[in-house]
Amino acid sequence: MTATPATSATTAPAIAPAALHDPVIAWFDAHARDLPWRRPDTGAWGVMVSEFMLQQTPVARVLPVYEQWLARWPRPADLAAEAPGEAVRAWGRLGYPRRALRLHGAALAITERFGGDVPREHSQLLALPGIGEYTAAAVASFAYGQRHAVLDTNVRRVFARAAAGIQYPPNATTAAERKLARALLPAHEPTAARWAAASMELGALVCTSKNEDCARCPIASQCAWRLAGKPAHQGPARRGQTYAGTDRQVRGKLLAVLREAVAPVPLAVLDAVWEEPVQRARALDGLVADGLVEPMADDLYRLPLT
DNA sequence: CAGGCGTGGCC
DNA sequence: TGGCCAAGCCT
Repeated sequence: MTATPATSATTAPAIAPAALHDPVIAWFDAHARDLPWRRPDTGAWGVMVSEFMLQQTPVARVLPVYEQWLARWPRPADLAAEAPGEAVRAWGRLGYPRRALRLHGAALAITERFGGDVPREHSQLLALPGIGEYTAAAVASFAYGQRHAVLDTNVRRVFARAAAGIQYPPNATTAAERKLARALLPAHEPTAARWAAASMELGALVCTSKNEDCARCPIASQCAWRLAGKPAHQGPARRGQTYAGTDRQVRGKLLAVLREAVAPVPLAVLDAVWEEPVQRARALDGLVADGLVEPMADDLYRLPLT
């Protein structure tokens, strides 16, 4: 099954799963990064915090914030006892600050509904704010050693190439990808958990989006995409991200001021971050609507106390 | 379900 | 230089 079209992902895997597991896991044993959330003394809370921070954010930027976060809030109940605005402030410049709010909300729910312990069930994790299909599987697998298909952008890219023979996965996760991921999952629970971490790391370090390093890939000899001559991406253009001049940029500037402030900020100070008044007002309203900013009397604003 | 949502480093 | 990219989630 070389030079396979994208639809081939719906069929049985081209490769015997077992022929993939051993080399990828062996490669992981030799080359896995020593990341703090992978250390044996890391509890489920640490894993969960790392997963929130790593959503759309590179490891290098997460590391220092992660360490400070866990030192300050070593258990979910510690974070739950804080004002949500403190989570937003401690989030710093990681980006997508709604994640901080959702992590705080998740800590609150864990404290109230699960006695302060991160739940083990995928369905219970999925019900927490900020946790979707990927993060629920990741926490269940990495923190609790369970057998779940962990489909992040790295794994999806590895599977697209190795099994489907295409350069990039579809824009949105498809049923075919889930089916393939389940078919490739080792039956043995601890092996499945190891495989999840290993296949993700392979995508992060070797089978990267650009400049993939097939010479260091443990399954290069089996990779459908490489065997097909690495054909260029055919399908619809991949979703890009605009930023300059968008509301997002304005929101970022407004929130940066509020994060640094130790006292409520006058509207006049916020007005200074962006020239255009209509967009500026829309951005501020959006932050308030999202619960990231709390309006007070006398045109004063602050990070949310509740 | 396509689009909104931050930030900074890299080639 | 600037578009692309980085362990997604939510509506």
